[in-house]
Amino acid sequence: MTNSEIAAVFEHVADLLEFQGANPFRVRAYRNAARTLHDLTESAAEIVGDPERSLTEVEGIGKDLADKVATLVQTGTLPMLEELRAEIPESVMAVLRVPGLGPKRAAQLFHELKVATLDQLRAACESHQVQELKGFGAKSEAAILEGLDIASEAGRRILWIEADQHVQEIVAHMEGCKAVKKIAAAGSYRRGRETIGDLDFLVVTEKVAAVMDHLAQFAGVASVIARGDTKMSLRLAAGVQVDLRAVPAESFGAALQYFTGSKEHNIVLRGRAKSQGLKINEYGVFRGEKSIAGRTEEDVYAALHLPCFPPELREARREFEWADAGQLPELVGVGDLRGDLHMHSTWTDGQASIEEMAAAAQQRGLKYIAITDHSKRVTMVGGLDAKRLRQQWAEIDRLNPRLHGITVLKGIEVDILERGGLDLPDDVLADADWVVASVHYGQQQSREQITRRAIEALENPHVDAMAHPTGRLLLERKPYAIDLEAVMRAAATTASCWNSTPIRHGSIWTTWPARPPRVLASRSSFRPIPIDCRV
DNA sequence: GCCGTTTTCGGCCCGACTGTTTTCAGTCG
Repeated sequence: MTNSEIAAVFEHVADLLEFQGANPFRVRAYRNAARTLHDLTESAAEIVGDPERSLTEVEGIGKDLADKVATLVQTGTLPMLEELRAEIPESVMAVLRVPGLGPKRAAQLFHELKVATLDQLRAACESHQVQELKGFGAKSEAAILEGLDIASEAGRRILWIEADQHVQEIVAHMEGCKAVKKIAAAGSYRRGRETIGDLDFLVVTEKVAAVMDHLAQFAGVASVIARGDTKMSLRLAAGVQVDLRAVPAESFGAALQYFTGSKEHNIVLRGRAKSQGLKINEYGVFRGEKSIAGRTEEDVYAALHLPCFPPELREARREFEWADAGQLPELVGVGDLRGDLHMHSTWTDGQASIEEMAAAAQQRGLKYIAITDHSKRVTMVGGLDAKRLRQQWAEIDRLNPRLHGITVLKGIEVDILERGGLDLPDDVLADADWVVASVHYGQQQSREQITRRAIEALENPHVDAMAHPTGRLLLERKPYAIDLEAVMRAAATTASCWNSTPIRHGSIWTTWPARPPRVLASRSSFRPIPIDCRV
């Protein structure tokens, strides 16, 4: 059983326990363990099988959870989970996803009205049974009905690049409001997560009402969810929730820290503050009643004797451990890129010759590029067969001696065929410097079928990377965790495919986004930032 | 359920907002 599978079981247990109204700290223990196991670089099953070792050496896993992991590894099931499942129907979990319904109220609906599905919930609201319950009222009932309509949209995560478009538009709109002294986007967007759940904005203003009025007038707004003295939540027509928080200038740094998160990072931070006799909230760091920091993030972290973590590291994984050791990793930025490993030329659907590509890449500071035109299966752009590919490589061999300071690698974006297998024979691929495999056809197949094709392709020793159907790369199965150069290569590949929308830079056709993410990887993690699969 | 200890229990982050209350619980981030 893999770490991810064990983590999924613990997450499920946590959901069910929460619904049962279990001790919230017990629920958190399961969620923490799930996250820890998911991120663990070693196999939990192997640790269980090693008589010299114990899973309790992993932070957040005590005797009880270690035993449960052992049970899962040995039997494939967990009696506790089965018992919980027997008590609570699976469909109840969907009720928890309705905005405004948490475990307590969902459990109340289940026990008092036998609401176990979204359809039953709707019926109970429409027959006005819900407003009769203690703690509920007419407004709650109406809110649930509204929540049911957006239950499928709410909770959906969007890609960073989509979030970025909303952020740019909203910031531009808000900058048109005179009352806004300062505005910043926080949350998982600022942390550079691959996917974003909602958008968080902070503003410094002396006229909160005017700022909220202005935001409500943003063209993309569908509805206002809540509006108080300092906080406003609304939903865009695109389905994304936007939270706005107004803070005084002297609290801006504390608020930025707080709303950048992650939640888990903040929990650790608050615990540390507490152990130092301090209190930290979105208004500042306090010793007793006295504020000792808050205007900038640097001040806030410094007050806790911590470095100002780059937002990308604030996930409560290992950043505190690194900071304590004085070894906070340097992050790999776009300026660190030394190569681009996914490029097309006029040999297929590119818009510039190989020589032009090399010159432009060099101008941008790159040391190497790989030309990876399509293979023959992509007939509509004149994909290359073995003969033409070798002709292209001969051209590259003639070009390289004339270049100074940049190397052109001989590559190919080889197609993964509908029936499985690759579009070019192994002996051809063996002569390439860099092979990217891609699925272009047969995308109507089931996810399992496509995954099987992809995995089979990755098992081909000549394949170096894989482009996802959406243009993104799957890198996990490759041994990139070896050296910095490999990370650079992986990061370069990731960046060049960050956005599937081709953008022209001068005469050069590349897949670079207009605004590449600021950070691509952590130098010390020796891995590209994880691909987030929750979309 | 984990963890650390002035070490086997007691604490585990903190505040805003809403709706239903009449002082607060639930939800959310």
